[in-house]
Amino acid sequence: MPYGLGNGHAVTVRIQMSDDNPAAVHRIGNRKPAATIYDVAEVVGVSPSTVSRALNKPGRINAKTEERIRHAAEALGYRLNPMARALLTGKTAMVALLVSDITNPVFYDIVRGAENVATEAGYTLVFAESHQRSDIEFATVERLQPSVDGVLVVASLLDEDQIAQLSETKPIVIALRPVEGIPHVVPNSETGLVQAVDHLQELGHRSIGYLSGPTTFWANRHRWNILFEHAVAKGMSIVEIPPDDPVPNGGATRLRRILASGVTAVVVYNDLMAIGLISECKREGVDVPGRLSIVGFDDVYGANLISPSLTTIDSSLGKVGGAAMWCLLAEVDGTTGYEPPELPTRLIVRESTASAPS
Amino acid sequence: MPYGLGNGHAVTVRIQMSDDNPAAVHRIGNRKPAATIYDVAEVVGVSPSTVSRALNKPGRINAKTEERIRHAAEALGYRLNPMARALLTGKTAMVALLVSDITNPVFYDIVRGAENVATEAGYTLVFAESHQRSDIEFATVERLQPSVDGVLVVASLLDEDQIAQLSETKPIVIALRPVEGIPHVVPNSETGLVQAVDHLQELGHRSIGYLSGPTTFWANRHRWNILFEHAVAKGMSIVEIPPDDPVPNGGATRLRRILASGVTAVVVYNDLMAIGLISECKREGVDVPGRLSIVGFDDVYGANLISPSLTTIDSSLGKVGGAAMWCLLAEVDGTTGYEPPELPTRLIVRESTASAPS
DNA sequence: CCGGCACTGTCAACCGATTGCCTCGCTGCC
DNA sequence: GGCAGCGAGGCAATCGGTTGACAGTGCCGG
Repeated sequence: MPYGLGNGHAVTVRIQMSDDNPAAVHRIGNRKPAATIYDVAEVVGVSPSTVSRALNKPGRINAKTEERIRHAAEALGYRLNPMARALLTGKTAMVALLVSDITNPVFYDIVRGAENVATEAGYTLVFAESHQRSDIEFATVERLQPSVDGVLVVASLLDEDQIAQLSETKPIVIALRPVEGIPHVVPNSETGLVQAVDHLQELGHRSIGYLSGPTTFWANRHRWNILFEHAVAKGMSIVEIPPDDPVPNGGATRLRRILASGVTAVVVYNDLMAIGLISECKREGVDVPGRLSIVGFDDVYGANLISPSLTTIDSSLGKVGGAAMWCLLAEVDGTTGYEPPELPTRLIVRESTASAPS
Repeated sequence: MPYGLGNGHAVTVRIQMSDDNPAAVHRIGNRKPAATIYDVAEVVGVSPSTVSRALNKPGRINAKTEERIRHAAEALGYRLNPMARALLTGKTAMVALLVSDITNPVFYDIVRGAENVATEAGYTLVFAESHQRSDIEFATVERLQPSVDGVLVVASLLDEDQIAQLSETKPIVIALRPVEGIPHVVPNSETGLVQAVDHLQELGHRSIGYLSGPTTFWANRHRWNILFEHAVAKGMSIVEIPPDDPVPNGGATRLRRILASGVTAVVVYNDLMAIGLISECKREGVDVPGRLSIVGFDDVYGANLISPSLTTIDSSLGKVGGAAMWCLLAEVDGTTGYEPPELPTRLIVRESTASAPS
């Protein structure tokens, strides 16, 4: 039906609004206002405070009265108004989750893990994206803070001072990056990277490369450092190939450099770049893993779909998200002593790694 | 650290609380309470209502006073408390987005499109998952409604009565499913499916299959109907292969039936199942597209990664999410006459389709 | 018979912002 | 000189729920 009928409805509404109840102005589009504890109180014949207590402090009110109140509330379809409660108590039962880039599959599992935990704990999740920009990230946290009890930021781009400043207002937890003095949840990259180096060495590789991610990312520097130290300790030669954007195309553009460097295997900052690199190899006729072995990082959705499927390091992102959310909720509740679990990473060997060419 | 230390802290807190400011009880963990308009008013020496007006009704207040108020607000780090405003105005500037399954990449683009629009319009996004269960979906919408101005449900599993009931409380918009009397945004599946049938016919296929999705899904029935009518009109034979779960494994388990049916090409309910089917074909040594051509639906992330890459139907999910959010915001604002754009689907030919075996 | 206590329920203040209505003072015009 | 008109700002009610203080009732033991 086109809008003729819609306008008809609008007229009807206006006629309804002409009654002498000024609250009717809120009732746009024939929607009825929600029932309040005052409505319930009136029906049952008690005071609003009694209704509040009956619903929230079991036992505080006579069992029979409580039962009558519950019935009436049910009948009226009463729902507590979280805003009203929040105004007085200062607790909104909402937490914010901020990721830098929704398009990055790395975050999917984290979001899922965090959402499950938040829901389980009775918290509502507010979701926002910072579009990889630290200024937007800061402004978004500031904007969201009054509405939520705490903020979980994944892979924050803020500097430590900014994080500390935000932390003065409401609890904040950082995932995927350690920050001094701020609760954070970070998987142990070392276990998986060590396995990767060992794996490559066993396959006969002597010279490996690291295709870098953005140099401003803590995770990138961290991975390089571990890789470097361990490769050197193992007597392998290692080079860092400077980064492009941490997306598939950013992997693809670096293929020529990688080949020119003479390495036989490359560990890539993340799976997205690794996937782009594999695609480019196929396009250019470079044999993977015959000519070049490739190891990714994160084991994102899609890593096992591509051909050859990607050998990568699983960083159990779902658990990271869940643990970070538990950590945040502990902060929010003032619970002391929540210790996030150790989250080791581990190598998942698939088809993109094989013996070094002789 | 166990609870001994925790109690020690509690004592400290209690000592702090012994000052004569009762508000100190709110200041848990040395976090300072947010500044209010009362604080600003006191600093400037005006009444709170003046502060409110200065900040929200430009021109209502003397320009110099307004300037002083803005300065003081800035200096105090004042942020408006959305709860307080919401309580009075009934507008929370938040909208809920409910998807049935975060793990399904179909929803990624939709979430992204919706998030961008919501942010652009100054709305905060509340995010929840219904875990593919209609009871959870209903309860979640009910739970969220008091906190938000409207709800966007993607691929709702509710029946029309339930949706209508929820719609009585707050605006609700459904994406990916048409519901009588409720605003909805659904791409036009027909354009893409017709192209797919034509494409397969041009390749010489005469007998095609449709690997079905869950029979309760509107989209599944809809796609079958279009496919059926068009294939018949084109003089092709077509069979429906009953569904398993709409996930990769649900595609894999149906390979034997598909082969047994004698079809040379199969259109699959969604990309996830198609991806599973391709994987299974590789595992079983079935040549794709030599023996069997496969067409997916949605063009999700990953469809172009798998080998052979998947011929599929792009349903521009990002635009669906964006349009649905605009639609919802129009409802929320009471703006009449928002007309969601026509969203045609279109075939994307990749490697998984080829000439029919002779 | 009375003090004390447990049990139920009410009162009223409060959270922070918004807004209709009012007041005060000044200007300008008849 | 008187009064309308206007600009600037204050007062107080309001949104819905929570909570400390308190009142009324009934019951108990001493």
